[in-house]
Amino acid sequence: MKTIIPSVKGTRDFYPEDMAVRTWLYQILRKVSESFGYQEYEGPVLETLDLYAAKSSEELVREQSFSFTDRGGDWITLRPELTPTLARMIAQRQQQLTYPLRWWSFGPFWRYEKPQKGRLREFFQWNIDLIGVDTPEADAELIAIIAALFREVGLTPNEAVILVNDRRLVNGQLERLGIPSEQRQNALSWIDRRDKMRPEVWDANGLEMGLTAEQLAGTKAFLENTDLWRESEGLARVFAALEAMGARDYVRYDSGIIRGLPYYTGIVFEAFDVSGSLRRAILGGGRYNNLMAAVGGDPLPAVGFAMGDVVISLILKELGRLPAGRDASPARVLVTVFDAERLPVSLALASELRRAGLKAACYPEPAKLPRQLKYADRMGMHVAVVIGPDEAANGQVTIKDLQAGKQQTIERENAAAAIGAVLERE
RNA sequence: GUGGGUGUAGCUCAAUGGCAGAGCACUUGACUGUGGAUCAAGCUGUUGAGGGUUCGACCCCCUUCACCCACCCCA
Repeated sequence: MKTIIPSVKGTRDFYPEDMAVRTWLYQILRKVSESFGYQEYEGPVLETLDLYAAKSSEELVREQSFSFTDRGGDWITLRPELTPTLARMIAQRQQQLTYPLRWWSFGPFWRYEKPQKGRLREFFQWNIDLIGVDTPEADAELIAIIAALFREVGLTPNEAVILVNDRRLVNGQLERLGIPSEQRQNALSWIDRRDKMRPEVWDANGLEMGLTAEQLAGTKAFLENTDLWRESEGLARVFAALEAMGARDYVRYDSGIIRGLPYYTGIVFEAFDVSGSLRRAILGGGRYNNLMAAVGGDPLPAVGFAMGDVVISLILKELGRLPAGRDASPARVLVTVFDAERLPVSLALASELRRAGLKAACYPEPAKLPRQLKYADRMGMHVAVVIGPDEAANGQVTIKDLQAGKQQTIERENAAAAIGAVLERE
């Protein structure tokens, strides 16, 4: 067996059928983003480690970044997320931009994780952000975009759900229980982990953290109060706006949604698939009003989210919602080559068809006709053209409809029109 | 970083410690100017790698590598 040098762990080779999925997803993301008026942008994939040091979660930078020193001795990182780059780009032109900013992007990111289902080391991510407004209606717009995406890929409210919470609401409750502010960040991540732990272990951790039994009971009480969102004017307005935008059916209040990144300041949300064979967030985001100032700009409110390509693709694949025929040739027409003598005739005809606007491939060498037809069939082409001695002698070509299995011999100058008519019928 | 699972033909997978197999795919032919369907024949192996136990190892033991799954974290 030949030894093939393996790919880098956690990366994917995009064969044509895989690339077709990525491109399909990209086109849907573009359609959804643009339908809400968002502009596409992109940043470098290489950034200084400094950009992430203060703003991202410590673990993300220390444990999960691909970092190296360049030849000049500077620390460089393959970007693990886009938001710090976005913040810098805006800070650099803060006075020149027209607000509110609506920006989106889709590109590759790297995190040094142990690969597993839904999590790779190289992945593509959709980022979309609304910057310069601090209103619940702006928060709702991002959630409505998620709902629009789900509709576009065919995920119903029974299949996908968007869980929403607000850190201000949680912090207010913790404060009400007398939990000091220096303990609240730990408390947030403790609450974030609740659904992953056994109840008694979670209780014990809370007490270890320094909570009193009353504070623990109080925390459990407000977490289990499904109507708590009514005490938050922001969440109430978010839900009202979603109702108005026709996106409310995808959205639920969930007191346990906190999110790991420390820069979130208000609303936070995550989307999951309900069928639940994969218990991983499809996407996550929230409001981060302090980040712009943290990278050296003036304070500027922002809300946004990121969605990786891996989980959504897995879910759509399991549901059979990915596009069909992804390994097909883009060409609809194959011009066959009868023999070496007639190869130039076939090359010329294929060129004519292309100039007439058809996607046409010419078989690249003389071969047995069955082989060439089989190739056209396997590649998902719809029409095969044959020019043999008989046709050539009469200035004709034979065009075969591979779907119907019928063929006709016609004047050569009518070939493009006749092929167009065959393709039109399908 | 921790724990579990799996590595056998191009692919998906079989094989009580006793001759390494099947399906699919591929090649050829039935069909010398016509694909898909059918039939026939044929091709395909360092059983991940290295060592050990044994008369004999795909199978048992040790080491190692790769991949998958879970934890951690997160898109």
